[in-house]
Amino acid sequence: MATLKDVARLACVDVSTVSRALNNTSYVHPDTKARIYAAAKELGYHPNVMAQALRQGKRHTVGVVVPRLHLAIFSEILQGIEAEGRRLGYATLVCVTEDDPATERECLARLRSGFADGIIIAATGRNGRVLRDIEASGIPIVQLVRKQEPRISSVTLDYVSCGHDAVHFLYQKGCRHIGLISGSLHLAPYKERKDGYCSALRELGLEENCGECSLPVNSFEYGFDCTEQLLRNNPSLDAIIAAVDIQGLGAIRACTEHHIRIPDQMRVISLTGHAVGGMLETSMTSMEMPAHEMGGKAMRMLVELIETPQGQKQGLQHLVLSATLTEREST
Amino acid sequence: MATLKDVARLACVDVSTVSRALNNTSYVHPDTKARIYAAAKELGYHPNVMAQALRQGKRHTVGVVVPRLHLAIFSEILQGIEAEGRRLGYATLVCVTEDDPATERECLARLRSGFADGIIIAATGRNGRVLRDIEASGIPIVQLVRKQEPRISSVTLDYVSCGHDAVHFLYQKGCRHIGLISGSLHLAPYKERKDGYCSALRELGLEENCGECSLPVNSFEYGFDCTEQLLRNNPSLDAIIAAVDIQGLGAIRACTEHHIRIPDQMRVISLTGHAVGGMLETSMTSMEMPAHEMGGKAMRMLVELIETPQGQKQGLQHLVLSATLTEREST
DNA sequence: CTGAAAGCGCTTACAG
DNA sequence: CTGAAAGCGCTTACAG
Repeated sequence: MATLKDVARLACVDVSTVSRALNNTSYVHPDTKARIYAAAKELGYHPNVMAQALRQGKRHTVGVVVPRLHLAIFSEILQGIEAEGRRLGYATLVCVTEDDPATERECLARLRSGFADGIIIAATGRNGRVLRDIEASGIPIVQLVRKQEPRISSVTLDYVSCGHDAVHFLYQKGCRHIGLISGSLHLAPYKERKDGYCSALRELGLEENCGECSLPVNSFEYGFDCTEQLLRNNPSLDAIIAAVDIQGLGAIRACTEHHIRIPDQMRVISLTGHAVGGMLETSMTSMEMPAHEMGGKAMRMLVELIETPQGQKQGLQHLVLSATLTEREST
Repeated sequence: MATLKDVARLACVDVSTVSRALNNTSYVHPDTKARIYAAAKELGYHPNVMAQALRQGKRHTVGVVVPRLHLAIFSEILQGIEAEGRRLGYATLVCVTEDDPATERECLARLRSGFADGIIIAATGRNGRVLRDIEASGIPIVQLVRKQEPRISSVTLDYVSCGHDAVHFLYQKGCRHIGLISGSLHLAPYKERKDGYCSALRELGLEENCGECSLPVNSFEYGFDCTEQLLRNNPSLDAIIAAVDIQGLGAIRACTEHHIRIPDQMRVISLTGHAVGGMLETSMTSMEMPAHEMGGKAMRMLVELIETPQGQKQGLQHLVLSATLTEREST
């Protein structure tokens, strides 16, 4: 790779002049400039971002930490992050934790040591201390989807309303025995969805019926097993709310196997839609999440934090977006 | 952030000694070492990878360029890449091109200028020249899934066999009018699957029936529209081969809407399975792709290329894996 | 308008 | 066993 020095030699000027010409950072005589451009082109010069980064203290890179990508909303969110990052001149480093706190710690350790100017994270909630340390050391963080630390900025969805509105929607459809498939309640989104579900049940005088099991929460099997559990708990069950689409697929499949017709005998809705709902044999009603937008907003928020001079510290920002109820055949 | 200098000052030694102690790169007196470790710990020292990178000419980062992540096999592949990268001490930078050649060029330009030690790419096939330039400049490249350039190493699937074997499998099931939903034939995987399909048809004396339309190829709608087209072309159609799962979902849905029963009246198989096939109301038979493994292998191949000294140039390597037929209800 | 010099934070021959 | 020095490739005050 050609360096600044090579270009300078070929153009018969000092490296500093080359730098100024190429970055348009101060006036350079047109003739000199032309010579420099020609030399740079001839050598196929590309500045070494590593050196620029070291010098300027910015590497124009953000780290993204997510629990998983495959068959999860995070793949769409990541696309939103990356697209916005590219627009703003930032590269996107990705780490997948499988929701393992140790892996998460490992990822954060690497990111903090000069890999990234800032971090977007959907955290397990087990490394709050590390996160606060990193922020204190000057690397801004934005929480995405999961708001586990109240003192770190975040972009989330109004999960309480999702749970709440889903119950009322099903009630209007005539359902009176509404089950919930949720997930680990130490994760904010699951907790909040359940809160919304419970409060709506109280308003309507209905009884709670929650499914839980020990399988990985973001899975087909989790939805499947919980559905069977909900059915055992209450044979007159007439509606199932799944926390995420993939659980919803499991619920639909379980109903099919039990010869329960959807939506006649059972209505199914997912609280985290990511388009797959519309692609099924019996398409699935869901609260659609503006995933791409959320990713973009998180990236914008983070870049703002990165580029704001240290002096004028900003306050926390907690952005809460809303899901959109998209009615399909399953209700 | 504390620097080497800070640690050196606190431990009353030279920075070089600190570096040697922390990296275990040569013998340091135990007492000195202890003092240095204590100092590093007290200051919460983390080495600046940017500086290490500049000094050593390695940033331990690879760039991954993919057309999309959401609802595509690439999200699973990326997880495989990232996991293996983490194991080998490499960070993963991701770029999503949406199969737009200009975006792809932009991503490559950034990656080549010091962002990455190597590149894994599922390319559009439109920037072959740029790819060869990058390789020539010393940044190794591995093609993944799509082998568009014969002179650049690759990890792919045996797409020809996928197409070929699917036809024979369906023939055995009694199908005689087998349609294919494919994609842009300038992309190697689609082209090869079609070649396999056609050769099997010739062997069996069957007639070709291919669907194509102008929608984005990796989509539900593409599968849906092509299915309707195939049905118009040949009303006695009794099997559909979809290039990817998501097209298969479209095909199943189209059949449902036309009151065609699966598998009694129509058998459906996907040539790029990524687990979602098993989660449907009518589960879908598919050629399952070892996506996670392919990602890991590509990362390993790339790291080997990166870490092999310039002197002993290696030959090209084209790794071709096989898919596994997973039979489910749709056939 | 341009050059010479210092320095970002590290590593690594070279001495001693 | 440890220090002093050079240098990775850049940018940016400081002179002139």
